[in-house]
Amino acid sequence: MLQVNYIRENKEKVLAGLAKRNKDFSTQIDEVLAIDETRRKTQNELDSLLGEANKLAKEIGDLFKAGKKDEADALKARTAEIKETTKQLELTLAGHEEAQKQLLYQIPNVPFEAVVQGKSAEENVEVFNWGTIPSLEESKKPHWELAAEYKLIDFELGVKITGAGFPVYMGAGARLQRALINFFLDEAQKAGYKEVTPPHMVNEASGYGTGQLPDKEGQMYYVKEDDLYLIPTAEVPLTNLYRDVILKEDELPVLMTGYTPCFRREAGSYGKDVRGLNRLHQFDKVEIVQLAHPDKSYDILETMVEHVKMLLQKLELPFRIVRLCGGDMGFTSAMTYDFEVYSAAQERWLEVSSTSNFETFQANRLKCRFKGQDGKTQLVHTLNGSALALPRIMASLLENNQTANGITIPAALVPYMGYAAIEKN
RNA sequence: GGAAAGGUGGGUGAGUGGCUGAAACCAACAGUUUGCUAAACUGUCGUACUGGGUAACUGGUACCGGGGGUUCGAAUCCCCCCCUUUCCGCCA
Repeated sequence: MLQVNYIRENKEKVLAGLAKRNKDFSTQIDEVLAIDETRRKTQNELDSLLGEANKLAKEIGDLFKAGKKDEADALKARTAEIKETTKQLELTLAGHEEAQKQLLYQIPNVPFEAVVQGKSAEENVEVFNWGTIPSLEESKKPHWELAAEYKLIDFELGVKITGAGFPVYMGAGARLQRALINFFLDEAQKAGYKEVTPPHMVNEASGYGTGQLPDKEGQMYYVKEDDLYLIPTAEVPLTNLYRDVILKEDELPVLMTGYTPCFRREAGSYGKDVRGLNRLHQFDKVEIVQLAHPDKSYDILETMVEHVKMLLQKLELPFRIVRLCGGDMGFTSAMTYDFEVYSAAQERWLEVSSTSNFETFQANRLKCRFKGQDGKTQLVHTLNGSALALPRIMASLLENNQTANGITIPAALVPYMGYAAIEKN
């Protein structure tokens, strides 16, 4: 959520930035500023009346003690009058505050200066690419066929016990999952991220803290009986660890990593995009999260990008990095890099990581702040990235590394797997 | 699921109607002292909204789990809700 004060003082800058999302927000901005003005006016009125009432209450108390009941009673008339008015004002003020909040919820983050204007994914900017796309034989197979052939993943069994989008990993498939998780966590730890194993369900306040609520209400699994949400990403519990926290400046940056399953309803997505491991309701992911000083957050974003780069290079997967254009960026992000690996049998790029700087957008809802040397508190910048999401990594590993004799395991994973190739059994 | 106790500032914890935005202690920060460390001493030390001021700073309002009520006046009294802890039951 943007800060009203910031909008008030930087209206032109905000509007220019939002325009990169290829949508006009001038109406919303004007409405917010208008309501902000009346809100402040109402507050001033209310505050001065309450101040008067406080003063009167003291006087009445003193008069009672002095035994001057008549004079005290005379003053009471005025307090009764004030009370009537303040009651009304309190209601209107609450109304204004609520209206303002609702409006702010509808305004996305302001894109960073490096972000280009654009409508959709076509206008994203490729900033890096690495590796060579393997030329496979004519007999190349997509990962869902390989998964069946090598008995790595059973999609039908998943349907039987749960439903579509809930695959069952078995044997070497299960082992490969565990190997990837451990590899990613170990690398994150080496890079200085503190490992956290959080709950896989969160309460409503946490959903609001990172912005899943109210924007993406229908995308999370919800357990009605206990009023809890299954996490769509470790970002939610990890970042919320610091909800309502005021850090000391020298505690920044905070680096956290966590492995969790992720649950997404993915309401409304069908077609070839959802085939095999491409889109699931439950998948595993290792996430990296940082809370940063505002002056350093973009440097930190680059280090996170480097980290993810390194992971993909160690896995020997061809990939590219794109900087999302305004129109393709998530609601809460100020700048996002997407990582896409090439899946050689499907012959398409698959998104495996999204690494973003949210600046103060999340921190404002989270109320995550730090106290600077000057004693003033200000909002931190929050950042996070997938490092990495497993299913599409698995898909491209299987597809790209298929040979007539089996599936080759990249050197970095061999210590975790215990062998260099998955063979048919 | 049943029963009991309790929710106060970073922590412990006092506070049963006005002198309490809140004692005391601890922690933290700054300073004095010191060869260094420690100790001691002095001072500072909640958050949000809002007004004035370039700023340093300063005025006002709100907040003692959340919401409502009583009262001129509520952390303190009343009602509802939420949460936590402990015991019992069940169970990995």
